[in-house]
Amino acid sequence: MNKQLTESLENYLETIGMLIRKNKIARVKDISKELDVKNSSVNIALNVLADKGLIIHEKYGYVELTPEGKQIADDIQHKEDVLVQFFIEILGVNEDIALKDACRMEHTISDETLAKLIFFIGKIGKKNTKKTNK
Amino acid sequence: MNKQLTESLENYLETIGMLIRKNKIARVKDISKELDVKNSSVNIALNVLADKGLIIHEKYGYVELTPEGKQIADDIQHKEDVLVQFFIEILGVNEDIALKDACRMEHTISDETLAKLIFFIGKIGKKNTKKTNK
DNA sequence: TAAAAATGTTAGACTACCATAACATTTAAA
DNA sequence: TTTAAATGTTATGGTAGTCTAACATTTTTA
Repeated sequence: MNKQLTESLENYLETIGMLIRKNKIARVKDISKELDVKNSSVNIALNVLADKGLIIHEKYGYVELTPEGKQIADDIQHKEDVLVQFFIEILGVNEDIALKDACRMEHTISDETLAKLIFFIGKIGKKNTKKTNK
Repeated sequence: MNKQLTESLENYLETIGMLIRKNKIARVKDISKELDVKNSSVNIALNVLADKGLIIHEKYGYVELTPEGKQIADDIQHKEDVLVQFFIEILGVNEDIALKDACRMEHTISDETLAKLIFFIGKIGKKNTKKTNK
C-alpha cells in the first residue's frame, strides 16, 4: 500500500481535517463544496484514502481521520499556515492571493525548506519586536 | 486553443529553453534525459506544445521555441531563479533541496507573490550590503 | 557505402482525476 | 408515517500524462 500521496489526496485529507475542526464532523457534501468537485469525485477519493488507512468512512456515514490520517492532515495544514504567515506578514501579499498560493505550494515545499522558513520568520519577528520595544 | 499550461508542459518548455541556452539546440533525447521520462512521452508533449504554437518541431528535427514559447519558458525560469536565490541566500537551504523545491514551486507561485518576493530579496540584499560596508 | 547503433515516432495500455447520469439511502416535512 | 428532498454511491466516459514495445529514420562506423 503506497502512502505517497498526490496533491489531490492531500487536499482531501486537509479539507477533512479542517471540517472536523470547524464542524466536528466531515460529510461528503461539505468536502465536495469546499474543494469544488462533485460528490462522486469525493467518494472515489475517500475510497482511496480508506484503502491507505488514512480515513474511516462507512457507507452514508461521516468521514473520520485515523491517527495517521490526522497526522498528515495536520502536517499539510501547518505548511499552509507557515506559508500564509510568511506571505502576508513578511512579504505583504494580499490575503486572498496568499491563501491561494499557499494552498498549492504546501504540497511541494520540503520539510527542510519549511524548517528554515519557520526559523527565518522567527528571526524577523524578533527583530520587529525589538524595534517596537525601543 | 487553450494556452493555460499544466505543470508538466511548463517543465517541458522550461527544459527546452535551458537546453537551447546550454547547447544551442534541444533534442528529444536530451529533453527526456533531463526530465527523466521516455522519448515517447516527450514526443507526445511536443505535439501538444506545437499545437499550442509554443514550439516548432519537424519530424526527426531539433525543437525550437516560438517567441511566445520562449516568453513562457523564460518566465518560468525566472520564477525558479528567484525562488532558488531566496532559498539559498536568505533561508540558507542546501542547494540540492533549494533547486528541487523551486522546480516544483515555480509552477504555483503567483505573479503577485513573486513580485513581492523579488522586492523583499532586494531589501534584504541592501541591508546586508550596508552591514558589510560598515 | 552497407550494416549497426542511436535516436525519434507511433500504437496501445495503465493510473489518476474529474464529470454526468442513474440509482440508493437517509432525512425532513406534510 | 409516507412522500419529497437531500445526500451519498456506482457506473461509465473523458483528459492528461506516463510507460513498453514495435517500427522508422538518421547517424556512425567498419
